[in-house]
Amino acid sequence: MAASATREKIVTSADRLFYERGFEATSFADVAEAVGISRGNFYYHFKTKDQILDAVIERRIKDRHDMLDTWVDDGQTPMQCIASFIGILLMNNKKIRSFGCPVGTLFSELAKLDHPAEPGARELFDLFRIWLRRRFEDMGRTHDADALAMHILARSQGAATLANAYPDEPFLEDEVNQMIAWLDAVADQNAQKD
Amino acid sequence: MAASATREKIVTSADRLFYERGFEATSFADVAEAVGISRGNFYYHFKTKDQILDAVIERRIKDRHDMLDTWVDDGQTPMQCIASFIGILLMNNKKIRSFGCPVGTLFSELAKLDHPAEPGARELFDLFRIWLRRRFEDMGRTHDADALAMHILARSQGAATLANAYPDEPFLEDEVNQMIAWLDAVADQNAQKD
DNA sequence: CAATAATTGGGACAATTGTCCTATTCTGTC
DNA sequence: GACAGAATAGGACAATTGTCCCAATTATTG
Repeated sequence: MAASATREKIVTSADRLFYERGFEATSFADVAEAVGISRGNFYYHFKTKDQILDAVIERRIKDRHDMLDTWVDDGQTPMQCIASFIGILLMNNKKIRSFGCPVGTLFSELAKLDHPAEPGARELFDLFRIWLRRRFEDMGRTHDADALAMHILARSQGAATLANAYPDEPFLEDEVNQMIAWLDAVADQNAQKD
Repeated sequence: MAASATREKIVTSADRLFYERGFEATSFADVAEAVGISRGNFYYHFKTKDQILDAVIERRIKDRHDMLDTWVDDGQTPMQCIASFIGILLMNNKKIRSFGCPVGTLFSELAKLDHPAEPGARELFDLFRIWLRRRFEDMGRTHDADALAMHILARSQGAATLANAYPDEPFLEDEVNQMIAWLDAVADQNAQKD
């Protein structure tokens, strides 16, 4: 098989395992078994475990970047874009209830491990932060766009964490509704000023 | 030294290490070294690593329980109590910026590991949830006390996670102010109804 | 078809892990 | 001061870890 195809399969499996079990708790052998290749072959594609982590983070950044771009390219209004971001929580609610937020939980783990890839994980946060900031700016909130972006980012993180702790309760849906209501209120503030 | 004293020192060191490095990443040897005892002696007090984790969780529950009780016993109003809870974020802001929330990060890790102590970690959330619910009930919000408790819990978790991701920014303080403002608004809703 | 490069499988390597045992030292009581 | 039990130190144990090598196989090219 072409090396690039095998590499892609490794990254895909590692991405899933790092999310479901955590980076530290996932071994070289675990990923190799999930892909269906030998550990020796594995070494041919990735020399160290940290290299896999880097590739997984890169993949996640690309995936999220593409997703965010889609909404903008689809011609959604800035407010619809932000609502779509909030909607991620519902779209992935099953996984989030089981394993939390892929961005937040990875960052937390790497922060504790003092891992060199921590800045890479923070880039994932930055990606959403900057994109959200831009949407709020387009809504006319040039003065507090970043604060609003951080606020909605924090709310999402908190909702994901508690949804993970209480997966059987309809908490996530409630919190999403509150966030949408908050977004409406922000938009109303704008309307009054105009 | 008395066995109970050594045991306490072990739990204290393990508590700190599990918080700063994570449970999985902290080894038997790490804790023993931090306490200043041999691994053999360690085994005399705790037969398995999971037993240490159980003791750490028990300790955390007791500590938080005592802290919450203090505020109520001090004669604070329900609203002051909730404000004190929010104030934890500022009180521990240095640690939170470095390692996140001790409750949330531990739960996330154990959830990923599918660890038997996961319910114990959830108890920590329950402790805060039930205590907060009670305060909101005392404020007269009998109909939505639990939803309000979950909301403030989620906001705290999100604030801690992002403070961990952006430790050098004054985000945590901003978010705390917003949470206090939210609490004031909830109280105002009550006043209007009365 | 031959030869060269790309890809793979199987296993070796030292280090670390959680667990466990035993010999030794300390502590308190008669 | 002798003795019993509590407490400790040091190391053994198999299993697993990340890392690495090398021979065998596959794919590509002339």
